[in-house]
Parts: sequence; structure tokens; C-alpha cells
Amino acid sequence: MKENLAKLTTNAILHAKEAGEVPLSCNVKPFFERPKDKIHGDWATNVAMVLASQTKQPPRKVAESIVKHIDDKKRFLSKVEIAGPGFINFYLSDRWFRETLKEIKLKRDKFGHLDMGCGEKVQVEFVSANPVGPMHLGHGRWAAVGDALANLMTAAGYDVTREFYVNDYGNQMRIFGCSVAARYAEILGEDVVFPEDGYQGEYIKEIAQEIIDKEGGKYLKLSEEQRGEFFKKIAYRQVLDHIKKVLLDMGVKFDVWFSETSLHESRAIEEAISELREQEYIFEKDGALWLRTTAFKDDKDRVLIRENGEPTYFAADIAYHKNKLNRGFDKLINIWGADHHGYVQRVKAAIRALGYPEDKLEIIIGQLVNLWRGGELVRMSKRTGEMVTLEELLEEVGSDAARYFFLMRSTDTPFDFDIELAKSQSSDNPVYYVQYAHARICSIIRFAEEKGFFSSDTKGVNLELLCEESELDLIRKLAEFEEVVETSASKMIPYRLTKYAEDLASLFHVFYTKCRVIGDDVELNKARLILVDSARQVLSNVLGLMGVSAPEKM
RNA sequence: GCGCUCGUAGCUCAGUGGAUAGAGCACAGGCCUCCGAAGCCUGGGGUCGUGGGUUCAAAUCCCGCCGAGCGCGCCA
Repeated sequence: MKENLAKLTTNAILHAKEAGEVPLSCNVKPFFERPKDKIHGDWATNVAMVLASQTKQPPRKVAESIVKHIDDKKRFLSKVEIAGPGFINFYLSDRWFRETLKEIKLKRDKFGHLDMGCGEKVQVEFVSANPVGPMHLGHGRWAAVGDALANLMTAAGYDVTREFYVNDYGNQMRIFGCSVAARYAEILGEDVVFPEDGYQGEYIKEIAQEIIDKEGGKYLKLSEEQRGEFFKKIAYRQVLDHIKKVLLDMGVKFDVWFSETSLHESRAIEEAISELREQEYIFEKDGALWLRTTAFKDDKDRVLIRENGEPTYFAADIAYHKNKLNRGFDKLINIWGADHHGYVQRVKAAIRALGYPEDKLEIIIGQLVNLWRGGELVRMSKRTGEMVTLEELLEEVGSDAARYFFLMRSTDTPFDFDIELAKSQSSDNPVYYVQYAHARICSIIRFAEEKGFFSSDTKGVNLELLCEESELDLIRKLAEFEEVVETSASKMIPYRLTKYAEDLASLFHVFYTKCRVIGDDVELNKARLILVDSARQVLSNVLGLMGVSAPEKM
């Protein structure tokens, strides 16, 4: 629609120039926006105000010249007005809006899908929790945001891959193995000193206990070093399986689980470094090998190979990103917690040092999550292992509420998760509000089916009968859905979906209060059933993008 | 100290160059003989942290200051 209006306006400006009302030298690309208030029409443009400075004429006069030359051959406008300081407001005809109902019927769960991505390959890497312990609430947020973003990009026409990077290498893993080994020996009555920097959480003991339950105390015979190495392997397996299970409980499925260790084993790191050597951004200092990331806006240069010959995490990450790019992705999207934002410049620098444009990689930084219960902040500490895990949260509030809540806010703000609110089955709780609208419509449709009224076919239905304000408001909102998908996908802000879902649910409820769907007028019943079923379809589609269920009863 | 993110109604947040700055919650009052009241309607409530600048137009862009969160390893 925006394109249609732009074409109309551009032509009008052209004709105004020919008529000598606007100087030929003027040049402008019309920009359209949706006015906040519907009394200002469905679309508005500011071209007249932009042109005013070029033409040295008052903006309203320029607007008049343009409006005069608008030639709406296809007649999708009902009215064009000049308002305020020089806005041109466009009012679309009701007839045009009613066409969307037919479109929704036709496209069904594909309504809202676009081809803006043109099949480009996009990878979304998210969660990537270290497999050394349970996932925290922040991981839940990245999971909800990443999965919804992946759904959105798919709907927008991209070819999307969901990927989880498994940090199964390095010091952290070693400490993890030692921690489990120590607890294992401790439970079996050995006198052990728990590693000073070891993982304190209760779950370490649980893992150790599980191993004892299954295989007894036979590993006590191993040396301490062997034990740590051995326990690292089996305990890591357990944790990773657990992570997969919890994510699956949330409905999040990854296409690729990429192991950091595989980069070390395949010599991918050496290859990446030797490629960087050719670019002259590599230098040696203090016995270590460095990458000059300061050449690309980083604070300081970074070590790739330590003095002891071991590659750093950063070196592995460079190899990982090089691997991603070699796999042919047109765009990489990483979702990271705010505690990693200091790492952004470094990785972007590496992308450029490898010879790729910086915008190949988009990094979304998500702020962390605080848990509130009954008006009180739940304190958590990683060090002592005292925390509420994602698994516990899912058990308590359910996947739908958790996902919806995690999506509700912009990732730029820290999120206060109110666990009582998420659990409450009342209108305070937005997820119920939206789901209720869907269930309510399903109930109406069941009722209509019993009466023999319902037909999903628009043929023979007179949609012109839909002319109440609340009906037209609802239709307008339905027609907005594709645009919501477009902006949320292009700006990569899935939280927009929650607001749209709430607006749509609200407009349905208003309609429902004002208009009776199943009444005495059979023709009107049919038309309203089409409207209501379209609303159900779009609610279902938007909830689907968010990964939240659309219940028929609740 | 430096960097990133943020500061909008009592609370939680939308609004990222346009018109009178919005929503939910909370608070006060109203609406079910009829398709789901988990709903709807009405009302009060604001120095957009602060001081400058750019612009026809600034909550939005730029600079300073104040305040909050996070980061600043040859950890991952």
C-alpha cells in the first residue's frame, strides 16, 4: 500500500511541476507514516513540508498543488486531506480494507508472510549457554527472543538456520570436571579439598550422585587428574542433554549444535590465523600472538595465541565466525547477554580483518533478567550457585507465559520478570488476554457451527454489511499485520509482536461487546463470522510467530 | 577513568525527526434475561533526568552534566 501511495504522490508532484506550480529542480522521495490518531487518516506524508524549504512556498500551499494532481485511478482512496502544518492525509476506502478479509481466507497461516528476504540465508545464533550448569533466566530471554526472531525472519522470506554454539573447551570445562570429581569423592566418603575456583551449585552434587547411582564408586581408582578429565566428559554430556531438554520444553529447536572443541580438533583455528597473517594485522609481543583490533575501533589489541601456545577463546571465535561465513550465510545474527557487550567490537574487528564487511554480522545485546516474586526481588548469585533456573521458571509459569513475558520488552532494557503476574489467570496478565480473545472466537465459531451458520467461504457473503466503526477498526488492524511483520523483521525487534497482538485482541473484544455475531439477520451473521474467523486466524499467526500457543478453549 | 545500554504517568513500559506524548497495572465509578465478564465503558494523572545546540518541526539527532545497569583478562 505504501508503494501505491508513493507512486500516486510522485506522479502528482511530477504533474505539479509540469503545471509550473512546483519548481522543476525540486527533488524528494515521499515518506509515508501511519498517523498515531486515526482521525488523521490511514497514511500521511510530509513531502509538502520537505518541499516547502526548496520551493520557498508555504507548506500548505505546496500540499494543495500536490493534492490537486493526485489521480487515484484505482480508487482505493476515500479522501485526501491537508492538515496541520502541511501533512497530506490519505484515507483508504472501506472497500479496499474489506479485501483483506478475502486475502486472509486465501492465505490462512501464511497471511503475514512476505518475500522481502528473497530467500537470503540468515543464521541466528542464540542461547549458547556454557554446558557447565543449568540455564538461568537470561538464557530463557535469549531463547524466546532468538526463536521468535527466527520465526519472523522465516515469515519475512529468509532462509533461517538456528544455531547453538557449545563452549565445550577450555579452562571452564576443566574446572567443571574437577568440581564434579571432587563431589563424587566427597559423597563416597573421601577426604577431599574442593577446588577453590570450583562450581559451588547443588547441581554439581546431583550430577555426582547420579553417576554413583548408575556406576558406583569404581572411578575412585583413577588418579585425580584422570578423574577430572573423565568426569568432564560424562558430566558435560548430562548437562548438554539437560539444556536441550529444557529448550525443547520451551518449544525451541536448534538446527545446528556447533562444538567449540571441533574447531580445535579440525585445525580451523590455525587456518583462520594463517589467513589473518596475510592481512598484516597480526603481531608478536611478550611471547604471545596478537591481533591488532585497534585498527577497527576496539579499545585494545587482543591476544590470539597465549604465551604457553594455547589459542584464546577469541581465536576460536574468529575461526567459528569464519566457518559461519564459509557456510554461505548472507547475514549472521548473534544474540548475546549484556555481560558480553564488551566483546562486540573485537569480533566485528575480526570480521573486517578477515575481509568481510562489518554489517555481515549483527549483534543483538540483550539486557539481563531480574526475578520478582510478590513485590520482592529474588537475589541470585552465580558464585554461590544460588539461583532460580530457567527449568524451575518453566515449571512454575509454563512455556506460554514465560515466552510471552520474555518477548514483551525491548532487549535494550533489563527485564523484571514478575512471577506472580505471569502465573495469574486474570486480565492483568497479557498472555491470557490475547489467548482469551482467540479462545473466545473459537467458542463463537463452535456456537455458529451448532446453529449451522458457519462457513469459511467468503463466496456469497456480503462483506459490505460490515460498516460499524468497531468492525472497520478491527479490519484495519488485521490489514496492518503484514506491515508489522515487515518492520519487526527488518528492525529485528520481535517484541513489537506482543503489542500488535494486544491491540488486535483489544479491538476484537471491543467489537464483541458492541456487535452481536450470531443474531437474527442471517446475512449479517455470515459477514461477521468471516470477520471473526479472520481475526482468529491472525491472532493464531501472530502467536505462532511468538512461539505461544493459541488455545481453542481455556 | 574509558566504553556500551538506559533515564517518559504512582508502578512496568511503548513511542527512535512530525500533528493534542500513548498502553497496561494501580486508584474511583458504571455495564451480564442474549454468542466465553479471563471482557467492555467512563474519569483523574506528565517540566519526556538536566543544560545547551541542529531543524520549518526534537522524547527522538549532536555536545556537556547528573543518575542507574553492564563491561573493561594471555577466563570462557
